[in-house]
Amino acid sequence: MSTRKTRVRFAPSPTGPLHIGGVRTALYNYLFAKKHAGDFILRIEDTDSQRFVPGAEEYIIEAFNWLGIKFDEGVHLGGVHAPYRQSERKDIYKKYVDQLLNAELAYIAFDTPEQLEAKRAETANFQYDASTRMEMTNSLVLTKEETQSLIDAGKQYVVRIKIEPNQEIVVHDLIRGEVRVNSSILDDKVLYKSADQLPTYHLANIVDDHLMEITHVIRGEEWLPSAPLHVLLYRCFGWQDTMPQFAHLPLLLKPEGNGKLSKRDGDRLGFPVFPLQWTDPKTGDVSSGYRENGYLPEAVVNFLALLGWNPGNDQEILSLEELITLFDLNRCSKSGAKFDYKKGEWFNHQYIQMKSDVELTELFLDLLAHQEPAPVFIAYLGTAPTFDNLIFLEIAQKAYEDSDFFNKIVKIVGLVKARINYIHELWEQSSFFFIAPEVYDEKTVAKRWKPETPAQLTELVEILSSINDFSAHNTEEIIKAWITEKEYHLGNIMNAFRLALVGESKGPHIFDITEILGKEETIARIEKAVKTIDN
RNA sequence: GGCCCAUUCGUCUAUCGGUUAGGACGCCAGAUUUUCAUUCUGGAAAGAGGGGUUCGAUUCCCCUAUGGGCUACCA
Repeated sequence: MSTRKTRVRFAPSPTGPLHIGGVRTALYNYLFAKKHAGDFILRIEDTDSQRFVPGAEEYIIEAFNWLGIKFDEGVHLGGVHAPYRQSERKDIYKKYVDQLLNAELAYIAFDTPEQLEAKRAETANFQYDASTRMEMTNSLVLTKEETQSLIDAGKQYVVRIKIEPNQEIVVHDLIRGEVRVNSSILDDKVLYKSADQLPTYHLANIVDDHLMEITHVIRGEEWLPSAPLHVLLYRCFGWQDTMPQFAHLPLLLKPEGNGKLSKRDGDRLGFPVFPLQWTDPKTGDVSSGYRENGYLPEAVVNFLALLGWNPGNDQEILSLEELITLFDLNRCSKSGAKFDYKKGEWFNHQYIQMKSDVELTELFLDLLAHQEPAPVFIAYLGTAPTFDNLIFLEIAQKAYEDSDFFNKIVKIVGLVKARINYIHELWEQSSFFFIAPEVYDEKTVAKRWKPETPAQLTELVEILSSINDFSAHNTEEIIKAWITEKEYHLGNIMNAFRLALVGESKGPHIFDITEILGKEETIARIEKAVKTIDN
């Protein structure tokens, strides 16, 4: 057993976009697998035909692609244990269901959902188990012939596990230690439904994990209550020797209030709960994603890794490679973690600062090109676009290929990146480079626009006109010398100057701005401000 | 209701019987700065409660409280 190659799996069901909690579970599986030089498998658990959502599987694959989490086998990659989609493994499950039936470890039950519902309504705490199954309609109370004739007549049935009461079941959990339960509290769970000829999660899960030689099952805490059932199932099949080890991860909780982080929370609280943006195929509702919201995948991974695990020291910025070498299930916490998106923001800021200006520029243009109203076109064309999206993309391509334009953006990105948390904020911080201010921040005007300001700025224009080398360094030297000579108030001049160029009291070093703007534009903006601002 | 899991600053967490209970986010203050940020420095801020065990408990055990999860022919 100890010689087996480590193999773990992430097994989402395609019922919608991948939740950020699911991403964390997958990440931990991935880190664990790579740490132990093992395999990481993507299996799709689509045994609930009712809840299947088209596009969900593709979404999941794209999300991991973006995050840089790679699988070794799976629906999209194939592998020796294919197929990896449970709906395509019907025959396999049927065989094992029959095995259980023949061994009398399971039985056929004909009770309809309606009948069960009625039973639950009339009996408090009703449970289909050893104490009640003889009162129900199943192959345990019916004769073999009666059972067969019902099946032959086309009556729908389910196969239930026959749980032996009063047995102690011990689940060895790598994070929580030993969890003991008495089998009497378990119910005879449905393993298989004749209606769609598919197994339920429990059966499919055990069969697949066994067949796919999974060594460790790392999943969310919501599965802890059914872990004893799973242990029992391994026993029923006689697979206890190769039963995977379990590790139940604490849940991700809402940032405020109580409860599990849910799909609803994200956009309500102002942060995404999905890696990628998702449009519901039925309702058309759009849920935001980390990627579209300007997050870097490395930041998301790092942030998520630390929600429920820590390396044992004070290091917080960890690359995927570092996470792999440091990861250890023993260092996972046992209690749920509230989702603190403010910290996620900080991580993103850190990772943005680590990116090169060129890399950021590429991400920036990419993001802007896909945004409405596509600020990149305003930036490139100097005017708001009136075309449709198709033409937008063409122009985006041109913008990329125009090296002068591209290099200008690189320079600007370098100047403003320190003050952003998200990629899209690059535009908010730099739009004034492309669009001259139309209005001037009132507070700054009140504070910095003195009676003598217009005259001083007019004088400034004269000096600027005479400068040939408009580089930041040279311009700064000349302007500062002028201010010193005239004994003007440095703060007032500079802030009024900034107001004229930016429109408000923000932005990079002022002479870096003038260098990029160029002489002509700089002067034009000062003249415009002098004309417009009247205090 | 039943069963299971958990409980250290507001949040994420360190501590594996003896610490001034450490770090990070956020917050506050200060420094740097011609602005906004960044950056740097400092500060406030925690062992749910009650019993044990022990020379000594945040740490081990029990009870209570609180929080969370599960309780489907969903995963």
